[in-house]
Amino acid sequence: MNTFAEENYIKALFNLADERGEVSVNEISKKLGIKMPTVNGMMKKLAEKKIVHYESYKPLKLTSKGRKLAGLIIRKHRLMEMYLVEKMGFSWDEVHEIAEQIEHIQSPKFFEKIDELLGHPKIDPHGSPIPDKKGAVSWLQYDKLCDIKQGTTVRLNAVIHSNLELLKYLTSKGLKLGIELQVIAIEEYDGTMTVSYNNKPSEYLSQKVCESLLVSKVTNKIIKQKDIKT
Amino acid sequence: MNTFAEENYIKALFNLADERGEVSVNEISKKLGIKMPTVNGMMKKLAEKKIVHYESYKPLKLTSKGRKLAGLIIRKHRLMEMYLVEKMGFSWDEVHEIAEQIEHIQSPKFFEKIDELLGHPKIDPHGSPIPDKKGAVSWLQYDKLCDIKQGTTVRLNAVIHSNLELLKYLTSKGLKLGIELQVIAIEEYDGTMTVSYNNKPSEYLSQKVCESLLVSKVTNKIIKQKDIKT
DNA sequence: ATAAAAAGTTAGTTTAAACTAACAAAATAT
DNA sequence: ATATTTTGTTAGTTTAAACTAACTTTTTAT
Repeated sequence: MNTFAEENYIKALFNLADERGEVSVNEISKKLGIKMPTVNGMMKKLAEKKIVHYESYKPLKLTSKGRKLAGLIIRKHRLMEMYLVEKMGFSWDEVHEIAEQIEHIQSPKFFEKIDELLGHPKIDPHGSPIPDKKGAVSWLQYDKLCDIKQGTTVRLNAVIHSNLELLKYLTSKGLKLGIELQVIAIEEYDGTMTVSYNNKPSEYLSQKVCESLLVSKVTNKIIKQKDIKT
Repeated sequence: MNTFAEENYIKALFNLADERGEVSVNEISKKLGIKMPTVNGMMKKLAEKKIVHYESYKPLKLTSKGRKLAGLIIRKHRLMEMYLVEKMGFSWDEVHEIAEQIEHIQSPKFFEKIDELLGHPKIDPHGSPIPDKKGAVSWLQYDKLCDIKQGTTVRLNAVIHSNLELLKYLTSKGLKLGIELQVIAIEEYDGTMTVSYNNKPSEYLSQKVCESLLVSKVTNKIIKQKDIKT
């Protein structure tokens, strides 16, 4: 079994991984608020346990064992977030802190029950995929709102990180998952987008916000008469 | 804030307290499976924090601050047990281990929500009182079944400790809280009781079991015709 | 191409919480 | 009343996980 500390490093390794799955000591240090030499020591320990590939001065990478462990921790986190929202009535900006603690609970029974009560959900309240029972994550290929062309209509599917302030801001703007947005204009200078949703004429979203929103293009399925079964 | 380790000592101090509220170093050592010198050191630390009264070679005793802290931890434990049974469908013999971990979660919001969803319960699934929001416990004065006289009818109100094996045994015997038992006979030699419940003619309960069951005498309220409001 | 900055590493220290060995006090039994 | 056993304490060790200071390697900028 791994300690809470170890689990937190494993999760950070997973969450900070780039396309190649690589992370630097420095990034982990900043993310966890732990000094670099401490991180370095822990990486050597996790390398001993065959959880990370470690070579001096090279980027860090989880082994397949490490990725699985990370997936299982994140599964517990996201299932719990979903449970807190769906069954207990918490809002999406309140659940991260609680799930951050409950993800370390050792009780397969408990999380299986949650999964069952929720009907085996595939995504959490922020639109992130819930890893399966083996720790495997099925990545969803969404686009960032900031990469969408003017004139397009998209559906908001997920937020890229569940930062408390971002979630509060989105809520205050009436933005939640599932909503449809039309990109009316994009300011070239700073990337601010003018969008329309909820029948509101126009709202402004800064580039910072647009980079955090994951969307998919809405195919305007025009239902033809002949396709409607009677 | 106190660490997990500290919280476990505080809880043990509370649970092992005799009528005077006193506990020995040895008892804590046995209960927690931690060697006496370690316990001794922790007691000095908790004394520094004004959580226990400590004097060399004297019994240990929680301060009022300590009792309050213990009450608040036990509140979290018992609320969680109740939630697991009432809202998640766990049985009374599965919840202790899970609650043992969740009692350390730091999130007033989370436990307030549980309390609310349960409708502010006063007892947990084993009949133990749930301390109030200030950590105060209202003790219920029940009798041990082993102290009941032959011929008496009692109601099973609580089990004295939520030991896994005991709970499984009781379940297998069809015994649960609220049930009424008639004490048919008491074997003088070993204290075995012959009891009747659930319309079963007679069941035997060992002294060991009878010492763990908390009951109250059933006042046979014979409802007279004149008392029934129409 | 070299100097400066950033990132990574090593060595040694600190704190919490466990341990063992050895000793002291209190309780129990003869 | 004294010897033995049990309980409590002290001193010193270990491990996990943090830290600082100092040094090395790699990256970036001039």
